Amino acid sequence: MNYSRQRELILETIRNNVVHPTAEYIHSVLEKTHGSMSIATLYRNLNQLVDNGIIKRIDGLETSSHFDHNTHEHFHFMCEKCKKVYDVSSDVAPDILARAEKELGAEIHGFDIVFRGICNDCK
Amino acid sequence: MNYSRQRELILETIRNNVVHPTAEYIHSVLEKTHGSMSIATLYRNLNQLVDNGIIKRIDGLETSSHFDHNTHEHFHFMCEKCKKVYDVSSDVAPDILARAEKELGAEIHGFDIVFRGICNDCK
DNA sequence: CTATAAAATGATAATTGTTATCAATTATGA
DNA sequence: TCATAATTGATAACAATTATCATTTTATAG
Repeated sequence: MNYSRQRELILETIRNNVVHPTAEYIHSVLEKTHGSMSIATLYRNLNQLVDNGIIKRIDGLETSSHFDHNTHEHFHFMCEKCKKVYDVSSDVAPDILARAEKELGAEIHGFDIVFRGICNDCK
Repeated sequence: MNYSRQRELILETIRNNVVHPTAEYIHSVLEKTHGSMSIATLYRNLNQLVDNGIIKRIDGLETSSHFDHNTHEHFHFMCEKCKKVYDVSSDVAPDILARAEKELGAEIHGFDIVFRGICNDCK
């Protein structure tokens, strides 16, 4: 990666924000402080920063929503190769809801855990 | 909710699929077995089924990706009211990666936990 | 049974978040 | 300083999803 002023600004904006900003939010912050940046440049640099492990993208199952008829507590694993989604029993993280509520002091309504990797079949 | 044949078909498709289908996938399955259904009807019914707790939507932080400069293991909480994203320490789920790998027999490259609810400030 | 009101449908336009294209500009290092 | 690779901005394209609205279905009170 060569140096670029724009990338520096983007990284700085992410580092200076306690919240975990969206591309949209970063764009609006930069607009106010340093004038407008091309939206393409922004997305391009975010992807590069993620690819180089400098920042992390937080998200679940890629672009589109997946649906599950099993509404009981359990988690998911998506194979990066075949894109299949497997169930993971809630035993892998016992008491997780209570622990998180205690730490945050928040009222938790729900949560999802999504693991990503290579499934048994694809290995 | 009144009865509707279309909704019945959608629910049946989700229940008969081991994978956790996307809207796109459900649409293509129904196309083959029962002829085409309007894409609007499909999305409308999926939302209704989720709202009534009959199925669950699996996803992370809503529509757009959020970015995080902290690349160490930790989780997230999003307040449904103010939309702020808070960090949650990885202590709430110790050994979760090893446990999940053991259960699945898979090679896990990463995972996200996203809690949703009302934060301390908004309560 | 009807009549009627509420709910649901399908076609399609619109929206949103993101990526691709491509010509012009900038960074790097021999 | 010149050549090459990387980066930019403007804009078109795309994919997933939602909104609009006229038509059709469903539920139900009389």
